[in-house]
Amino acid sequence: MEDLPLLDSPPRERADAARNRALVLQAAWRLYTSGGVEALTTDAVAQEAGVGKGTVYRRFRDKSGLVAALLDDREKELQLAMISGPAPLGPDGARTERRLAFVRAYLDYVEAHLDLLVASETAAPGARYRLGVYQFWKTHLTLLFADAYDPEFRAYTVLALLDASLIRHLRADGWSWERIRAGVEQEVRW
Amino acid sequence: MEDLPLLDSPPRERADAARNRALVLQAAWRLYTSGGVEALTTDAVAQEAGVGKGTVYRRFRDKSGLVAALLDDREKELQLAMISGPAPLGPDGARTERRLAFVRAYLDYVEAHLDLLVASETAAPGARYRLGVYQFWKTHLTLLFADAYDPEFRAYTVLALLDASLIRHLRADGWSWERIRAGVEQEVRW
DNA sequence: ACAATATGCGGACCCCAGTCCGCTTGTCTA
DNA sequence: TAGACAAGCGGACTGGGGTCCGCATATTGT
Repeated sequence: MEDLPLLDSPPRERADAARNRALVLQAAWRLYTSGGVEALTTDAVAQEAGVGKGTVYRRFRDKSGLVAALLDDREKELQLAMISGPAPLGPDGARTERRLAFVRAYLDYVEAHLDLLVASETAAPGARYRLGVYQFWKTHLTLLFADAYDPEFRAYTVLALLDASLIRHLRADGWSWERIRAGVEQEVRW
Repeated sequence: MEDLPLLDSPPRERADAARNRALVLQAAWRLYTSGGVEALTTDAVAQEAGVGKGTVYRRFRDKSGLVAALLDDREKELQLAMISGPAPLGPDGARTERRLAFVRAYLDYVEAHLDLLVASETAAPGARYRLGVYQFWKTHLTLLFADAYDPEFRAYTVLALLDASLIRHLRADGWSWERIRAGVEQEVRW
């Protein structure tokens, strides 16, 4: 008989590994705040952190993973608010209200971190869909569209509108945040 | 007084330039049919065409331009059908019908050329929106949504759903073309 | 025919993401 | 405390997109 743990938690990270993860994140953040996304090359991050490039990749898999990690804290707040926060975002609200609250909150988040989001979504082709957080939003939107014809497809529709590249394009094209917001809300209403 | 032509047509392409454009396109097509998108590196294309790499870039601006040029003929057919073809796609149809006909036709097109479309849309960040053809579809969809609250935004919504990367992700996730089709049609109905 | 000039050409070069692999070091067990 | 071994480490290396610039040639006016 095999010896399968029912839930095998991933083996704890070694101490040096954890230290390096922190070093890399701090270095990346420093580079980003001083030079913008332009400055966020993997070589530069590794050098600034004083570690080898391989270490960066071992800890964060690829560049989108690294950038996503930079955004993680902020994103966690939003996720938490949705799972267990107060209405209208949290689980006590009505579905339509929760959908509206979600897109508003998410657009605020996009507004605050547009360039990092673009970087994390376009680092590799299809990177966006691989991000764990994408699954999270998809699942929750699917639930909030439970009444629709194909709830999962509706979830994808909304996420497609919240794509950072698209929004950056609209912004560059002169669209106001208000107009974008109104459009997305429309999609989610009813 | 300046000597301004009212509409300055772009100066005609030099003979050698035109020849090279054709050589490059043929070479690219050959590589693609024999080795798939994998084989479409700009170095390989240049070598196969017997021209320098600079020439490829001069003629097609960047890789997404080159790939878009490969798709151009097929895309032109669709465009033509929309501008001057018979109903339901052509200008004589009712708007809702035309929208439905458009998304059906476009999805057929995507189905036939998914990998090339992904390549052309993801070659550079934001490449998709820069493609001339994107403007074309956006303009026409905007007209077909003339009754909506923000027609242009609706156009963007539909195009976001027709994004090749998204569709490839759905396909890889096990979605049938039927299901995708139904979802997009729903978005366009009414 | 012949300059004069703009357009085009080639390919060496740069940058950056991501891989590979021989060496090091933390951790676990006895 | 020591030995065994997985995990981690660094940085040279690869592959591909895109740029640059000195040289070549098609085109146009005389």
